[in-house]
This record gives sequence, structure tokens and C-alpha cells, in this order.
Amino acid sequence: MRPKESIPEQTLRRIPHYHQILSDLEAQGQKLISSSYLSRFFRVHDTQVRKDVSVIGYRGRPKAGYSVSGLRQAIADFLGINLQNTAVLVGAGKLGSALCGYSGLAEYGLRIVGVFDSDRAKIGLEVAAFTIQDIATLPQFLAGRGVGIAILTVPKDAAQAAADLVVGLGIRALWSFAPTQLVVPAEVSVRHENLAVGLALLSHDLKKSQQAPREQPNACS
Amino acid sequence: MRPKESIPEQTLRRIPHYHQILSDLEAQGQKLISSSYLSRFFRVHDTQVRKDVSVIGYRGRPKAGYSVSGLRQAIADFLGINLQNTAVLVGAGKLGSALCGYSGLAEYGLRIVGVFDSDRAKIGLEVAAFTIQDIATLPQFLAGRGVGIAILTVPKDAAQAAADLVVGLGIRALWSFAPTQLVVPAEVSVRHENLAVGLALLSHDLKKSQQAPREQPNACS
DNA sequence: CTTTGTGAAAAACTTCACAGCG
DNA sequence: CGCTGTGAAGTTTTTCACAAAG
Repeated sequence: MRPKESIPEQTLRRIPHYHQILSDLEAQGQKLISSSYLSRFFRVHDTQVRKDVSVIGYRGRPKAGYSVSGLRQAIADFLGINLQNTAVLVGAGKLGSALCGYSGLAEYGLRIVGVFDSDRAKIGLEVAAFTIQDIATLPQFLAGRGVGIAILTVPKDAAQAAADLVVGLGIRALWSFAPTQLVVPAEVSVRHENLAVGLALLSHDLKKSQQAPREQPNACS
Repeated sequence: MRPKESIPEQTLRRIPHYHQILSDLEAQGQKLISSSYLSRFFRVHDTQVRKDVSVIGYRGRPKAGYSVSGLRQAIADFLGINLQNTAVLVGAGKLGSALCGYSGLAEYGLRIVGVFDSDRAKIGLEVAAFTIQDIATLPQFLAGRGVGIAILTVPKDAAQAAADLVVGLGIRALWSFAPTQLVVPAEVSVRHENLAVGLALLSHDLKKSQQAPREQPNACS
């Protein structure tokens, strides 16, 4: 079975977690895994795990279950972990520098190919394996390189201008860590990372369990 | 209208973003806002924004719209931003230290009250406004303090043990930044932060738009 | 005119029920 | 048996359609 074109968003959210679990199991030497085992990490039924797996385009073996390495590899292919998306990072502050040195990005198929800032004092400095470049040189840097993603780690007040700049240069996807909501043309994808979302979900759970302290399923993501 | 007890998860995800947008608008001095303006930041219809607002327990004025400051305040109350949840942070590595110094947590109603690590070399050192304490002293620290949340910023291999420890000490909610999936009793809430989720959603959008390069709505969060 | 609020319809997501396979 | 795979049923979330109000 081939992966479908339109994937349910909730499924898409679970898939990276499956990958994480399977990587652990693979490292531990486990060969097979069942949908009901995987479902224990989430707030869902084992049937849902099987639907998710079928969306990924993988098939298990009845009675046996899924091959840990086979499914992990299928997820890696599905997510494009082997394809290596390329990205430029704009904003070489604390968070930006941390991301440059974070090996997790490469593990999930994202390779940073250039780091840019507008601060004269930072240009020329090294962060991780990169030399910080002048944002003014971004147009010529991007020309013909096929970079699809821009990571924005700029201060809030600079975020919309930075977004407009990179969108004007042909970037199709924005991964923003700035604490503000960007407005971009409809054909550009944006994801805003915001710790407050996680905190809100968590404190809501907490409030609910204080009001009604009875059994509830495992939380996730 | 009072807030309802069971809130749709998707609504809960959007609410912190509303708060962010409204804070910006308030700082700019804007007084009123419409549901259709807010909906432009998300992949949803303006009707959905109105439903979300009604879940929060706020009411707008027909023709006029919502009061920016009134709605922002209602969201702050709803999220418990003024209530101040307290948390202990376990694992004073790079990420843990960064979180200790991150003002955004306080803005969203979370106050870290203690920082713990098991590494002898770290115990006694200062991070942000905290002195790193010996994890062995956590039981007496927590006793009677009513701390509900533990932030886990420990290495992967230590994560499950740390989770078991704090759950045993009465913690009801875990906010884990360790790259592994924790298993905890059903009555404990867990949220796993994982950048790969954001990356997966983004690169899926990118892949989709490459296959079928036609109009699509703004993406969010 | 707008813009909110809400019941009804539609769509999306999850679970149920059970077929099929080793 | 125990497990996957899948159409049908059930539940949740979103959109539609329109009443009400300034």
C-alpha cells in the first residue's frame, strides 16, 4: 500500500512519537511490536494505531505484529527523514544558537545550511559549525539552492519583517520560534512553536483531575 | 456564561495563540477585534473562533466584536495565568538551565520553585535565580508544598526513573523534554515536547504543496 | 450594513465488530 | 488462539445557515 495524499493531522502528530518509541525498542534489540503495545503511550485505541500504520504505508504480519525496524524505517521514509530538507536559520541569538547545535534536527531530516543575522556584532562569529552571515546576503545565498524552510529565531518585533523577507525570496515553509503570530500568503506553511500550548494542555488536565479525581487515560504529546 | 468542564483539545491548542495575538494588539492600543480577523491566523472558519470564545466563557458585542483587553483577560483567567501553578525542574543541563531563565513560563502562569539534579558536580551551583539541589532531597522538599507539576529536562536514559520518582512523590503532571516516551499511571498527565512533531507537520505540508501547488489556507501551530 | 451566537448539517476522527491469516 | 486490516457505527470537531443586535 502506498501512503495516502491527505493525512489526518492527529495521525501526523502521533507518527514522530511512534518513531521515537521504535528507535528505543530497536536499540534494545526488540524485533516485534504489537499495535496494542504502541497504543499504551497514547490516548487512543489499538485500532487507531493500526489505521495510522496503514496511512504510513506499512503492513504488519497477523499474529506476529509489526517488525520494529521495518516500521521504524517506513516511518523514516514517510517523514522524509532520509530526504534531508534544507533550511536557513535567521536570528543567531540564544535559541538560534542552541538549535544550530542540536543534533535532533538532523535526526529528523532537517539540515541547516546557513545562519543569518542582522546584528553587525554577530556577523562573522561562529556558532556550532556555522559562520553567522549578514542577512543582506541571504538573497544571493538562496538563489538556486532550493532551500524550502526558514527557521525564525528572531526577536518578536523583527519576526514579521523576517518572515516577509524570506517569503519574498521563495521560502515555502516557516518554522517560527518567535512569540508572535505571523501572517503570510496562503501558499506558505507556517508553524509557530509556543511552549504555552503545552502548558495550557497540561494545566487544563491538572485542573480537570483536581475537580474530578477519577481514572483517566494516559496523556501524550 | 461559565467555562464548560470538558474542552475540545483543538480549542485548547488555539487559546494560547489567541492570547498571544491579543497581547500584541493590546500593546498596539487596539480596542476591538472580530472573530474573522482572529480566524485568519488559523486554519479555521470564523465560526470556530466564536465557538472557542464561548467555551472560554466570554461574550462579545454584535456589530462591535470582542474587546481586545476583555477577551485577553478572560483567556488569562481561563488558562489560570493568574493562578500560578508551581513546578519543580529536574535535570539542570543546558535545556533545563535555559528554561529556568525563561520568562515566558511566568507569563503563562508557571512558577518554578526548585531545581534538582543528581550530578554531584552540579549540586550547589546557581542557575538563573536557583541553587541546584540534590535530587535526594526532593522528597522532603515536596512534602506539603502542593507542587503539581514536574518539568523533566534529564537525559533520555534517566527520564523514566525520574518520572517514576516524582510520580511516587505525588506529582500529578509531567512536562517532559526528554526524547523518549514515558509510561506513567493513568491518573498522571504527561506532555512530551518534541520538536520532531512540528517538523513532521511542516515537511508534510511542504511535500503536499510540491505535489499539488495550489491554494491552501494558512497553517498554524 | 456588519458582527456575534447557536442549532443543524457536514466532515473528521476514533472505536466497534468482525473477517482473515499464520 | 493472537494479531492485523477494514468497513460500519459512534463520537468529536468544524462549517453552514440564519436569528438577533448595534
